[in-house]
Amino acid sequence: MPELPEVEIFKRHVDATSRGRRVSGVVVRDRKMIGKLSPAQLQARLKGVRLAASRRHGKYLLIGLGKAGWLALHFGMNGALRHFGKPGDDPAYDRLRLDLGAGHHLAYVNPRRIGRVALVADADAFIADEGLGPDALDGRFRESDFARALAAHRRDIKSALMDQSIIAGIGNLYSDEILFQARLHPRRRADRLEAAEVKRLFAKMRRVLRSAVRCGAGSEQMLERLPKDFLLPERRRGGRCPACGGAVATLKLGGRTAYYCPRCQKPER
DNA sequence: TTAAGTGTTGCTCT
DNA sequence: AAGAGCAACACTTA
Repeated sequence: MPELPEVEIFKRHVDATSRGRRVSGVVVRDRKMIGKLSPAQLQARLKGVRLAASRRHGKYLLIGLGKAGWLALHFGMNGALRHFGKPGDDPAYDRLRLDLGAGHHLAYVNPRRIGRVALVADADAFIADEGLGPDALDGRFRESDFARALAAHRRDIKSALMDQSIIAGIGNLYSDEILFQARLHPRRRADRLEAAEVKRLFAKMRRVLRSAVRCGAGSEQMLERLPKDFLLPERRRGGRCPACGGAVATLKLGGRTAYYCPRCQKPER
């Protein structure tokens, strides 16, 4: 689930429920998620610290802790962040819990335990160290940057869109939607797109990601709320293209399944 | 029961 | 050297 739109929703959730609060307790329920840090170390460094800021870069959420640095969260395949009131309302698969004072708890949930929580000194340095490209929704990321980045890769466009070092934030689901909206076949080569196609792709990338955030990415209701021309609700076996009514097809790319409409998204001649 | 799945990393091969 | 392909990670659900 967590691609850029879902992580953006987590960020807003933190802002609405937890930002400004101080950490009164830290419960590590799964050491695996905190890497080299020991639970005692994490506890010592977080206790008493204020959740002062939040940032998102691609699929990472960064929570600013003032002088204590930043908490960097990655959600893997199906992680999430949930605020709750009573300690007893602890969600299932809660791997790390921050107690934030009377009636406020923030849980990092991750059923499959793919993902991680790290404590880092500087957010920008972390982003650079991870080798992340520009965030897909960052206003400073221009179409000309996008065009230059794609031209540098002799690779299929779907893999390029999902490569976090080229653009940060897009995964399997949203890359399918973006390519569908841009009417581009997932196997088109990134460096062979025409200028008009790159322009279209850039605009659709923004529209798709913004729409997903607006419709409450990750929620049950998102599929019903999405614009009617979106492929996402039909992204399944037996799905029908919202544009032409034809059968949705799949192909394998780098071990992932791409869903697309073979009629609306033609391969390169 | 088997397989597939929203992500990333690391390895091999070309 | 870039890029493709695959396994591994861990666990749930169809």
